[in-house]
Amino acid sequence: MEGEIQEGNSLKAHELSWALRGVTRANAEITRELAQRLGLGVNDMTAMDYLLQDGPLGPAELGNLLGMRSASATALVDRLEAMGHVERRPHPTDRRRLVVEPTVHAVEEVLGVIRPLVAGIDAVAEELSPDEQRVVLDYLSRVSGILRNYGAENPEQVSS
Amino acid sequence: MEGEIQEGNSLKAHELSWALRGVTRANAEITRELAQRLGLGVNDMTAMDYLLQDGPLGPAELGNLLGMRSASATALVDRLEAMGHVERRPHPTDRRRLVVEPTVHAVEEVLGVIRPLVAGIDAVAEELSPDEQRVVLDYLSRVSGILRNYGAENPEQVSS
DNA sequence: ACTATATAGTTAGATAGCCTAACTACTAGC
DNA sequence: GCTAGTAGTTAGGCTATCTAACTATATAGT
Repeated sequence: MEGEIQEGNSLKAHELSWALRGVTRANAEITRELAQRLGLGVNDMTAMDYLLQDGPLGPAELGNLLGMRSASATALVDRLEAMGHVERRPHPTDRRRLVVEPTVHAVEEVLGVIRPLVAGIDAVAEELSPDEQRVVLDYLSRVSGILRNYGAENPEQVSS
Repeated sequence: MEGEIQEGNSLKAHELSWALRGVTRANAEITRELAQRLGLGVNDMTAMDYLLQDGPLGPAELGNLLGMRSASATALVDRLEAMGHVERRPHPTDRRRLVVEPTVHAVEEVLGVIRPLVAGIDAVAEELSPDEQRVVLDYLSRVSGILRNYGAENPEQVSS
């Protein structure tokens, strides 16, 4: 079946996909753990992360990122607001919209917890040579592309 | 602040961490999508994935991987069993335990959906030269290590 | 061998988070 | 100005998780 020449590569390739799996898995675990540590649900934690990393968003926008309905996003923002983690502010131009902004306190608290992680991951990247960085970046971009395209290319396909 | 020599590297390093973030994010999205496509909840979908990739597990073991209590794992296996996706079988040596095994039908159905993704990701890895594979594998392993160590190194730390 | 403790799994009841449906307020296109 | 679409909210229902309590089996201490 497998040619001898390919075998070395294929084994390593599979090993590599397995390692990627390990990363996504560890990421899910650490997200649960951080959420618990901050007294939040996983989605609430992820929402805070999005707000911190991707700038201010509206409730529905946030819910969309998390794959939930706008009603659930309202409830999510309610929870975060009740805990003092975010504030609802009016959108500068569109009077329908709101902007959900993390409070200073929340930024400190959440960043304080995830900073060591981010720093550690950045450090790994910085230890690489520019060429190596290019290789890894290319790999990650391609993988992202595949994951993102799959949803678009195989739409619904409900069954029969 | 940043030295000119560092700057090129650092920018790319940050870009790289960002790309990694993109992968984990896309992974979460695709998991939601695949779960919905198979008529499962996200955790139920993930459980099926674990069962397929990591061999047969007991309910509590499965629940542990998913970060839930054994009672919830019982309910999860109940759901999967009711849908005909898994079967409870007695553990060969320990009479307390069960082994949750995916049914043939479920293996086909789930693998049928995730196979293109796995193939695509494997293909990306296979396009790399052995040296490049080594670089990426090393990167992913280090990142995994950081994520996994964080939970162990910063245990609980409830507050004050 | 006997007892005590720990582990795997289940049940019952409570809670939290998400859903759908319906609604208000606002924007944008014709 | 009317019409259709979008952002956000409320109300009510449902589902997945939780905690607590329990059974059955395994393991460790004496």
